[in-house]
Amino acid sequence: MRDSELAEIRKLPLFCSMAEENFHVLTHAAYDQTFPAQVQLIEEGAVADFLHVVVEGSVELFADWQGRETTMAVVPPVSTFILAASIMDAPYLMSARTLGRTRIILLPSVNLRTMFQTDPNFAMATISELAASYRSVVRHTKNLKLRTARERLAAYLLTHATSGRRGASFTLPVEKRLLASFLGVTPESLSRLMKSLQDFGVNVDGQRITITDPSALAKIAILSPQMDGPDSNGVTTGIGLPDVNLEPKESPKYPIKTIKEAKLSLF
Amino acid sequence: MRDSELAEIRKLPLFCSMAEENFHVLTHAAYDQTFPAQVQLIEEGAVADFLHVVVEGSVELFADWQGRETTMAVVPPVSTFILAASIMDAPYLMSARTLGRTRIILLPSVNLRTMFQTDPNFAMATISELAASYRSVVRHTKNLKLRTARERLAAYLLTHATSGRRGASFTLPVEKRLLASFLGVTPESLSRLMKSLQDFGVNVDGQRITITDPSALAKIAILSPQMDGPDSNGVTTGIGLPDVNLEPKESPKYPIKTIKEAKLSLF
DNA sequence: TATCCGATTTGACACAGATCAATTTGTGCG
DNA sequence: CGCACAAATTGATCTGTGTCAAATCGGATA
Repeated sequence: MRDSELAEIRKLPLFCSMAEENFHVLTHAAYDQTFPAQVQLIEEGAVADFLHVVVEGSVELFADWQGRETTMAVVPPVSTFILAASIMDAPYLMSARTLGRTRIILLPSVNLRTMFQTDPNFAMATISELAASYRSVVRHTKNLKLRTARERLAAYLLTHATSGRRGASFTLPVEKRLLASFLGVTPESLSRLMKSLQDFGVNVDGQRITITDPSALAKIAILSPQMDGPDSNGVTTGIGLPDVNLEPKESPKYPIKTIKEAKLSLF
Repeated sequence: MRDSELAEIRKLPLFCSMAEENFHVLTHAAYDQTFPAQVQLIEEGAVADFLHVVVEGSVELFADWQGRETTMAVVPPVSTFILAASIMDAPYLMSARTLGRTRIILLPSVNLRTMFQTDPNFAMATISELAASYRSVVRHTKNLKLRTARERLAAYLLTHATSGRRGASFTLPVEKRLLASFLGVTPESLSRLMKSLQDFGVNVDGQRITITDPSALAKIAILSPQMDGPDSNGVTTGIGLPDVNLEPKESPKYPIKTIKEAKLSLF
């Protein structure tokens, strides 16, 4: 394993506060593997022998039942996934597959569990991570139960458009079919919903989304800190999709109201 | 606070492994309050100053947005709720109200957080509790995304009918409107769904449910350990409803196939 | 550059569940 | 014992979203 990667992992909230020596113990027993695209890393139901860390590429967490399948999250680098299963030495609740060429560090679960006893800081970091993950899923569940599909899409676009500091144009971090599945709709529906939001200040050009009128969108997707986050602390490991790529166009095609203005009225 | 209650709380997975002295520290600063029915204990968005423990009665956790409301869980005695928010000193993501006369113990969050540093066993118990809670919500989310309303109801009935040791008759642990909301449907829909399951070996008489043909029901709601649990460990604090009251009738009105037989083919 | 294959879009249609309104049932309380 | 009110049911109707099928679009490869 390269030092540069170790350094990246070390910076994660889960590991940054633990003793250097303990970090070495943990990573010494680790495996480093690179996979091509569309490789299934984890089969739901299998026992969680490893905590996974994505260092390059990204991983889709999904679940299936009776031939149906749904995307639960997309994990970007550098972050961990399936922490809860590793800790409990329990079967995975979700399957995982690579999206594109992906590099994964595997930390044996058994080392993890002994480390709680050894390093109080690590235990504390784990608690924070799990609490944040839990809250993230609760938010997602509220989203699914309280909002219609269109409202979920509007909320998604609005939160991500405003997650960066300025600029109303960004590219979706994942394919639309994944976004659709994450939001709990079919790709066909997502396509139609996108179109229906054009009347509310959303311009779609392939993967590129431009929010021309955030305040119009905010009327559909009234954001709430309890549903749309973020949590004060910066843990990102919960259920969700990677942050969008904020790339304000040099010369915007469409009239753009300031995001700042819209942001003020969001919550 | 009465000793008998303290003893009950002490038995909870979260507290049973910590040092006696530390448990005293934690509970010494605690408040003990009794509320009538339908009192809102927690307003979503408020800061989580206390960890709550239900010792008598029960509490509904719910969320609302734009005039819509949904039941997230019903917490039976004796168990804790909103652990994650307390730990993170973050705003509650869910509101809470009493169902019937309810007695609550309030443990100051700040004591909780210092206790992690002091008592490694308590830190470890917290980790387990959070991991289990996380997995519980993930299951619920899968349930919502992968199953239709009818399948969710069938799965619910089947899981709870078989959670006890034998007997296919039980009373619902909560009002039907709460069950409906938890399952993500309107009360009207739940009523119709119940009726539609009569053709599949479900008999409804008010709060009393009798499963006359588990195998027929199992064809609709194919259970999966990754969605319907339970987790190997016995933590129950996650998102869900209280266990049903299993009360086999003395002389069953309806022909009942053995549950044992059905159980074998469930997973 | 031409080709191929999956992602996306579009259209027609079906259906699960919601909504609204009206009873009926059940239940706690005076 | 019976009133009062909420829970539950039933019916009629509406609508959001899924399904199926058929184009397009777009990006990777030869």
